[in-house]
Order: sequence, then C-alpha cells, then structure tokens
Amino acid sequence: MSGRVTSRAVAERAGVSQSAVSRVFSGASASARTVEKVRKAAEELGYRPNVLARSLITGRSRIIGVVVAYLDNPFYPDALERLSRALQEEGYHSLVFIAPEGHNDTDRVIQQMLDHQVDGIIAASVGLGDELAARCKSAGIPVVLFNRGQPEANLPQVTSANHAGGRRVAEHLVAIGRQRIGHVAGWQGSSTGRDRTEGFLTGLSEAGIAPTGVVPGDYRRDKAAEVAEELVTQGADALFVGNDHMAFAVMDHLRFIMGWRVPEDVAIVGYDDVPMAAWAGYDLTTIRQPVGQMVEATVTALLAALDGATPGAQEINGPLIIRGSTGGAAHARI
Amino acid sequence: MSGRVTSRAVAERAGVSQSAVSRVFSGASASARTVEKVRKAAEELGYRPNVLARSLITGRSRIIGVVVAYLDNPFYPDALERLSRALQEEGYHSLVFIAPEGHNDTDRVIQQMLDHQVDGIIAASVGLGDELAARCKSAGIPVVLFNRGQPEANLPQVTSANHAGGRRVAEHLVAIGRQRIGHVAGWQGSSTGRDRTEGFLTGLSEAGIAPTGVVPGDYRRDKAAEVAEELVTQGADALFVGNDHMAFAVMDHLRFIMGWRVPEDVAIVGYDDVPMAAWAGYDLTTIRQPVGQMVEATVTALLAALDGATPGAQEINGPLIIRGSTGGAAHARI
DNA sequence: CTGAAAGCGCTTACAG
DNA sequence: CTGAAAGCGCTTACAG
Repeated sequence: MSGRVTSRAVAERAGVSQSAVSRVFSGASASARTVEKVRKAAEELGYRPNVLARSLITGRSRIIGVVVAYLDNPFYPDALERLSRALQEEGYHSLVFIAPEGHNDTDRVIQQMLDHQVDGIIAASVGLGDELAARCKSAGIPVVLFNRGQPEANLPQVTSANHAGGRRVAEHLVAIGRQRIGHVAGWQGSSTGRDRTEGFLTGLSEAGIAPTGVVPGDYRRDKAAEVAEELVTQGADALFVGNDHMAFAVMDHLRFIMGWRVPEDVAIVGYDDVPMAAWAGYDLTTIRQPVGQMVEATVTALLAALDGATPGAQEINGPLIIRGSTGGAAHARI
Repeated sequence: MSGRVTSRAVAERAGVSQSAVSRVFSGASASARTVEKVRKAAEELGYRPNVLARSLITGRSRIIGVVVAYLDNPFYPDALERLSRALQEEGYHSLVFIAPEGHNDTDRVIQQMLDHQVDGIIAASVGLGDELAARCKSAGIPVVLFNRGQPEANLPQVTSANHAGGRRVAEHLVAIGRQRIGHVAGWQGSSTGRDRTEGFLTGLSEAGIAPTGVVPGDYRRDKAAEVAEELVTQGADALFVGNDHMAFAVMDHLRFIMGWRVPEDVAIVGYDDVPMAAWAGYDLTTIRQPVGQMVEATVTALLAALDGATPGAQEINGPLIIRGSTGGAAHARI
C-alpha cells in the first residue's frame, strides 16, 4: 500500500506548485524545464492523474455507456467488440451493461449510466422509455440507437435497411422458383423484426404470392425450430427466417431431427450474415448487416451529437449473400 | 439543458443543509421528516447523486474493470455476460476493455483501468505483465485471472481442471478403440493450451499410445482446419482439438471439404462445451468448462480480495460430455 | 438529528 | 510561464 500518489506529492518532489503538475499532465503550456522536472518526479513516484477528479471538474468522463441485450446471438458480441474498439480509438471507454432478461427494464440501467456521468450512451438492440429519453436529453447526454429503430423517440439511430432486405429475400425465393414460402419472423416488438417481415410480405405480394404462413420466432432458437416444423409440415418449400441465429436452429432441426434436405426440400434464408453463416456446415443465404459500417456510423453519430449536432436516423444497405441453403450462386439468375 | 441538479439545489428547495441531503442519499441516519422533505425536493428537481464525486471521496468507484481478449470464441461472450450480471448483482458495474489484437498489449489497458480508479480487475484469458501486477498490488487493486493460469504471478485465478480434462479425453478416445490419435493443440502461450495438451499426452502415454501428431492450432479456426487435414492425411482416426471453437472448424473442414465422416472415419473431441457443441449439426463430444461455476468463483474471489483476503488459485472440475462426434453415449463404455 | 466546515484530487481563471 | 486560490459535487468527522 504505497497509498495514492497525488499531484501534490509530485509537486513537492519536483519543487514546483501543484498547478504546474496539473498543467503538465493536462497538456497545458509549461516550460520545458518544468515539464522535465515534473515528468521525472512523476516517474519516480509512479504518479498517474486521477481521472475521476478530472472528470468531476471538466464535466466530461470520456466514458460511453453501452447497453446490450443478448450476447447469445453472435451478431452482438461482434458489434460490441467493434464498438468498444472504435470508442477506444477515439479516446473513450465503454461502461458495458448487459440488459436484464425482461427487455424493458433497460431504464434502470440507463439511469445508472447517467449516475456514472457517462458522456453518451449507445443502446444496442434495446429500446428506451420516453421518460428516460427526456431525462438524457435534459442532461445533455446523447443517446444513439444501434440496430433498433424507435421512430417516436426521435433519437439518432443506425439500422440496416431491414424493409428492403426483407423484400429482397422474397424476390430471391421467388426467383429460384419457390412457391410455398413461409416466414419465421423475428420478434415483432422490435423494429428489425417488424421491418423485415413487412418488407418480405411486400415482396411476396408484388410477386402475387401469398405466404404459406407467417409465425413469430421471437429471435429464439427453440421457438424458431418449433414453428419451422409447423411451416414445413404445412407444405412450405422455402423459409425466410428473421435472423441467422434462428436460421441455424431451423436448419439443424429440419435436417437432423426431421431429415429434410436443404435446399432440395426446403430453401432457407437468414438475416445478418454472422460469420457462422459462411461456415461449410450451414452455408446460409442471408442478408448481410454490414456491422463494420453500422458501428462506424453509430460512433460517428455519437461523436457528432457530443459536438452538439443532432444526427438523424441512418439506414445502411446490405446485400443479399447467396449461398448453398438456397441452391448457391449458380441458381441466382434462374 | 436544465443543467446539473446538485445536492445544494435540493437542500435549498427542501430547506435543509446540503449535508442533510447527502445523508439521506448515502443512507446515513436522518429524521423521517428530513428524509421526506429531501426526497420530495429531489423528486421535483430530478436529482440524482453524482457518483463520481462520491467515488472521489470514498475512494471506491464500485466499478470493476473487465479485460477480454476475443469475443469470437463463443465461450467468452457467455462468460462476459455472466460476469457482468454477477457483478451487477453485487452492486458493481463493469468497465469493459476488449484487449487489442496483439495479446500482450494488455498492460496499457490495465493501466487505463487503474486511472479510472476501478476497485478491482478481472482479466479473462489474458496475462498480466509483472510490473503491472506489482502496480495493481501496490495500489491495492485486486486482480483475478479468469480461465488463465499464471503461476509466477501469484494472483488469484480461476480455471477449469485442464490437465485432468485433457487426460480424460485421451482415456475416452482409447476406450472407444481409437489407436491413431492426433491433437490440434490450443495456443501454447496460454496455460489452458499447455495444460490440456500435457494432460492429454499423459493420458495417452498411460495407455501406452504415442500420438499420431501434435500440432498447434493456436485457437484459430483457419489454422486448426489446416493442421487437422495434415493429421488425418497422416492417418489419424481421432482428434483432440484444443477448444470447441476450433473443433467446429475442424469438423466442417473434414466433413464438407474433405468428405470424411465423423465419427466413422475420424472421431472428434473439443473443449469448453459451448452451447453450439450440443447443436444437432455438431453434436460434439467435449469437456465442459462449467462457466457458471467459474464465474461465481471468480466474483467470489474478487469480493474476498476486496475485503482484504488473498484468495489463491482455484480449479473447477468439468465432466466429459459424450456426444455423437465420438459415437455417442452408447459407445461410452466400450 | 443537524449544520458548518474541511477535504477528496484535480482544473482553471486570475494575478504576477 | 508560474503560484495561490477557488471550486467541481459530494462525504464525513465535529460540535451543538
């Protein structure tokens, strides 16, 4: 226990005032001689400025609160890793909260972030209560929504073009000649779930096709597998599954439990293009959510908001990646 | 911009002193009447205590720094989620750092955590330089290593019984009648990698079998698939792969690229028992790392250290989970 | 129980 | 450029 080394201790050892030490470490101007003396003393004492004290005065903690809901869908660890790195590069740190099970208790978590004087908040795939949004606003703490739209909230938000993506999936399944097309939908309480479903139904209806069935899978593996079984039993020869995470469960269930062939008996399309989708075991056709671009846009929006700007909603386009689960690239032009 | 609401503002509105406000929010004693007045004023003003200021005085931030190296191996997002939740339950928050690519630049990250006055540090699967370890010690900041041993460092650490696990794998592969057994090893720069490999070789040698080959896969999918191909080409009929993450890549490569059958042509065993290992598509025999118990032990050790205790190293036993990739439970007794 | 006061470790005008 | 001083928003002895 050497005890905390403070700027005062460094000042004494260097034979300068405490203010001088502070100036050296906060990058304010100081003579070369002072800088040298201070650095030397600091080195010898192992001094490092107390970031808390600095934040208390400057009113900026350089900490960004990041809320994430579930890490079992591999899209989110990936996003979290990239967000954290991008923030670090900008000199910010991430105070991470894993949102509680009941998706809607995020408000308490956000409040705690405010208590910690975070400079800004990124909410990945979780919503924000109106009251809390107002409180953040009045506290001058910008909030950016990642992969979640909340139109009423009027918050900066970054999503991929979910409606367009869903529609593109419909076009693809029709193009490869499928007629009995079902949909294992994402959680309809989320904008991603709703938008993908809507886009998909739009696409089908444009092709003059009625869906064989549309059943919510709620972004849960177990539920997705269950409802997929229903749909194929009803005769579906193609399924659009609301995200890759569910699609893997659906493929496993159909192939290994029910003995169906993919894509011969049933074509499968997912959403996200997580790395696993490209693995030989799944080879899943899917819409790519360009996570790198989405993270970049999110961090850019946050920095802009910290600078006083008011960024709006942003949609990033993602391509359809055609793989074996719908017959592969060769079938793309059929 | 209502501006920050401070305890002084609440005091004025409530007609009490600032100290009284502080006492109410820090749980110190106060008369029912004071509490009521203060709470009312605070409510009306939307007051919440500034945690930074509190931490500056108490010297406790109630923030735990968590360093994680890679989130692409699903074992770690899972661990991170559980760690974060467990910490939240104890009233702590997690300042998360994703360690930079070059595994050994963790020191800078740890230093930054110290600058933020974290109360403690959990380092998941990363090492800690001697100098930094010493600095944490002298600052009185406990560090607990999760899933990584570092015997020289004399730090509290929680791992699973990797040596025993590796040995158990050898016994199992011998028991099901495999004779030409290869090993795609984990990164030998890590204790987990080394211990599993050692245990495995011990087990083989006890059975009087020499390994067909031992090649490092470094916990990387691409490398693992590559060296697995070498090993089976050399005639291996069974492979122990250093973790599940690599084992999936190995299975995909052997089955879908090379056309081998698992387990008929080659039996595969992994390590970790991440959820995916139980998926029908892999059905991977593996040693379970009991992540729940490991997290619990880690948090307990950290809390104990925060209380002044000096917890030691802890090894959690994990069972062999026999699945289809080695012929399933039916073959377990052969 | 309560208020006045000191102080946590810094930053930042303000004089010199 | 530099030091003395005020102050960030709290907690916590100390008297009363």
